[in-house]
Amino acid sequence: MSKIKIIVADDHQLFREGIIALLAKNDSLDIIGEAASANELFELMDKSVPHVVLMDISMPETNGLDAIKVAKDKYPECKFIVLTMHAEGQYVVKAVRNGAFGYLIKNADENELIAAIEAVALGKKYFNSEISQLMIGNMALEGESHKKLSDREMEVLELVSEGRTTKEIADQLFVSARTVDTHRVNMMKKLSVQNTAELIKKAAHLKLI
Amino acid sequence: MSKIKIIVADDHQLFREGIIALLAKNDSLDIIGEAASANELFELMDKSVPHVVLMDISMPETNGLDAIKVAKDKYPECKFIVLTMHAEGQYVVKAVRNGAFGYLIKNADENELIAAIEAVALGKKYFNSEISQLMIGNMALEGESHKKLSDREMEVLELVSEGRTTKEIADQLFVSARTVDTHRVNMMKKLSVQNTAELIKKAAHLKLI
DNA sequence: CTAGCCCTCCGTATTTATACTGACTGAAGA
DNA sequence: TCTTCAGTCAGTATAAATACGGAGGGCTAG
Repeated sequence: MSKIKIIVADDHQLFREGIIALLAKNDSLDIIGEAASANELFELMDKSVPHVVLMDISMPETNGLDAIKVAKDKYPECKFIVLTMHAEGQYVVKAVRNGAFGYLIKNADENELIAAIEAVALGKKYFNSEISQLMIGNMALEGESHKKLSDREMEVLELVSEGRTTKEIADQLFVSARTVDTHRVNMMKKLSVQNTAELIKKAAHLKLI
Repeated sequence: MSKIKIIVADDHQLFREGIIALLAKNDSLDIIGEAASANELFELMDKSVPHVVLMDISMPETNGLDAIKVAKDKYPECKFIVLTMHAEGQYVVKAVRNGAFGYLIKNADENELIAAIEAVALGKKYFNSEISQLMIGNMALEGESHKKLSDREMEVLELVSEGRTTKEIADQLFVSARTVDTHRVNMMKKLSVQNTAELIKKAAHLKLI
């Protein structure tokens, strides 16, 4: 079998260089490029489509998970492995939904990384049991989870979190205070909380603000 | 000059292995060990004191910055370079205060890493201009920054953020509602915010809750 | 021992938030 | 077309938060 062509996408140069130095020791792997952002990755893929992309989640501009979704549409034959330090169920779930073939935490070891690359290159999925557990845990939560907030609600949420009163927000958004009230109440229902304080806390933890 | 002895402390095995593969190419550097936690680092240092330690901030148990402080006391001649993805002023400031000789973001390149190691091994400090700027920005903030919250205030804050009302909190803490009120108001003053919503937001961002 | 902080508590008045119920429009999608 | 949903608005009533401006006891570090 020919070499597995790989692109490493991560905004941390030292990590990219480290991974490349690590994989360079293996003759069956061929690193054809590296990217510090989703856009750089897209440019590289336009020139030459790799077999496998190692993708970080946290990157400037477009994040890794969204980038997978976009790239999957264009190059369905290319496989993505998420390689991140985020061991959180929500990310795993989103990665799978967006079409990732593998998910590795950065504290995996070299052997596991290579095993994952080889498995994924053959069209198999690679999720070790730790990751699978995270996903299961998160799926269970989803049942009782919140709905998404609308754009307008996010706007109101933002202002509420900045300490504005209902009236101030109403004036600023050119709507009645009742409307702002309704938005706030609807958000509380969606996130299953009792009052504004808890709403802000939950929103902060969900990184909405 | 003899080889510079280095220990890499980072809880992400892949990152450690990557860095080691990268530095192994350089003959003047000698990686004498790797650690996945502060305790592992301490054990290694007890056996053989390196010239330079590359240290991540986020590690299980003791974090990297605290670990530097502890290790500095025991081995004053050993130099620490913080190597992290956190480009935040508060971390830089704390690193400096705890005695770090260098601070690098993980998106530095190989040359900068080696330059930093060599500089630090000679007893020089290595903080590039980007990092220095972060530190300056943070120091400026400190002047106008918040005071710390008392234990009791933290307790109240916790309950407020869980959606409890003043009266509920008062009952739970066996004090009057006025007292709870006062605590809340005092916290708002300390954090310079206008109301509870903003208080919760700020507290969440400061990772108090 | 004094200054400063923490924790506690009080009154009054005003402003806000919350609960409950309900309804209209327009846009997007099944 | 019919449904769904976001966004808008309403009334009434109660609960809660916020703005004022004090005050005393306890503990600690300079």
